[in-house]
Amino acid sequence: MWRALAHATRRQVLDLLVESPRTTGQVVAALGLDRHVVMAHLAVLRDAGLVLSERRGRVRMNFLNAVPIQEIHHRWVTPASGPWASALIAVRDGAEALQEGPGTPGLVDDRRISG
Amino acid sequence: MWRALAHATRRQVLDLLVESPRTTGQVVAALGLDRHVVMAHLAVLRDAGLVLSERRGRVRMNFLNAVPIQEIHHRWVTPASGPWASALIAVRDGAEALQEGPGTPGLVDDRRISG
DNA sequence: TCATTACGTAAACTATTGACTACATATAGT
DNA sequence: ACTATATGTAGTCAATAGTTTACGTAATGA
Repeated sequence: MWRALAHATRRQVLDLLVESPRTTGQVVAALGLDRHVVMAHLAVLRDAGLVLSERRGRVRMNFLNAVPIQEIHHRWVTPASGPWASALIAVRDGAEALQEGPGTPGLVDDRRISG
Repeated sequence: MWRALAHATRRQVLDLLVESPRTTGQVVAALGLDRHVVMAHLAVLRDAGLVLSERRGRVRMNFLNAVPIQEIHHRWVTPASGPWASALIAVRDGAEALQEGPGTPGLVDDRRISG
């Protein structure tokens, strides 16, 4: 799934499909890319479980499957407590440097980075 | 950044760093992988802005930077409204099939998939 | 300053991806 | 049955990514 999300074109496809299901041809038209390229990306998305598709007559309708996205939730959001939760909350509160903690350098102090 | 998250080892590194900052050597020891492999992954994470690091004497301390992760949040988690929000809420409510909507097939009806 | 420890750089090699080309199949409508 | 439309499959190729190997640099402490 992460691999599937690693390509900008595939994220674009997801953005199209989250709006409404589309046939492969419609996705091709919307992106203005070669049909085979789009088909390959759709295949990756299907393998990742992010897209469900179904042949209907001579077209194939592609649906978004948001379920796998929940994994992102459960990794970073749901754990109401846990390291990720605090790290993300720290960011939200503009306290990115929190993690360095006491005894950890601020930014410039003495001489930190050798060179 | 997406590319950086696409590799399981790099996600493992992030899981280590979210817990606490570590030196490169500590990450290597924790993962039990070749030092160069870990260094390469750390370089990718640094380029993606997910890890900040700083040389201290003869070690290099690596810190998690959760800021970029917020991008994912703002795209899929936070969006109080918008297509992604409804898709994800549909999932939460166990209504994954919602999207197919009326006029769209259930699962088996007449004959959908030719073969 | 010398040995040890810890990180850095570069080259070589392999595997995986992504894009392109050519050919093939299946359905809708006439 | 025939044609146009829409999708499917296979093969090639360049680019990228990941790993391994070899050599190099810098700091700690005796």
